[in-house]
Amino acid sequence: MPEIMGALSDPLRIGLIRVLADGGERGWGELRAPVAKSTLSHHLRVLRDAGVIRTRQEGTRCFVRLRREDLESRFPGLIKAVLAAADTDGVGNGIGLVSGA
Amino acid sequence: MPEIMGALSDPLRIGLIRVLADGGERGWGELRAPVAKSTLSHHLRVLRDAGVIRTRQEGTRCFVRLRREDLESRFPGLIKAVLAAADTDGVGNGIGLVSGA
DNA sequence: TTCGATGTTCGTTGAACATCGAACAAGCTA
DNA sequence: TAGCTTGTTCGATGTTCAACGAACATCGAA
Repeated sequence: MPEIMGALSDPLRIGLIRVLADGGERGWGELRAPVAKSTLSHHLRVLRDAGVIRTRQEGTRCFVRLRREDLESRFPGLIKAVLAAADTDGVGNGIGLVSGA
Repeated sequence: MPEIMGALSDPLRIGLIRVLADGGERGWGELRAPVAKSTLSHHLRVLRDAGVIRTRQEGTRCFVRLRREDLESRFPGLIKAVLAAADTDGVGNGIGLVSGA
């Protein structure tokens, strides 16, 4: 459980979670963050290892999804509170999708 | 805000927060953690800098209190979720008070 | 099979952090 | 004043972590 908190203690990862907050599946290449791809891969691994996201392979592509229900059952209310706080503070605003917003 | 999450990502600090969860004021010397006093002092400073606790000096003694209302207004629902999850997982069970659990 | 695209892994680097013991500062107490 | 208690600060040590570029693995397309 400190692992989860650690995963949520980085602005970039918070930004990724915000992008995935709607529960939809996103393509790896769709994600936009101001870091090298190896760094992005690292952060996605941290989130995956902490059980925050799930990745799915399809050919050479990779799709990412927030494990919202699993998180809700293991840490009730946590994700909601974190997302709300992140919205308020604008944490991870630099992270988004290719098409913008 | 990532600062808060970082502060909550250490089992010892989670344990301290659990001890202070009732909102009551506790003496420094009342706190029991399996670390050197310099280490404990360090963790309390991290919590203080993150705005999680407030410390009050009285002569040579120091009293600690959880800033629950402030946290609630800035990060609604967060502390509650964290405390619940910590209780469930038994995070920070090694931290307590002199007189015991 | 050769090429290009997509992510992952590797090796490194610099910063942050947890931990300890020792030294220190401040305030009671004898 | 001298000494004890309480907590902070300092310096050192080892670990973790974010970040990068380069190399690698894998798959689809030409």
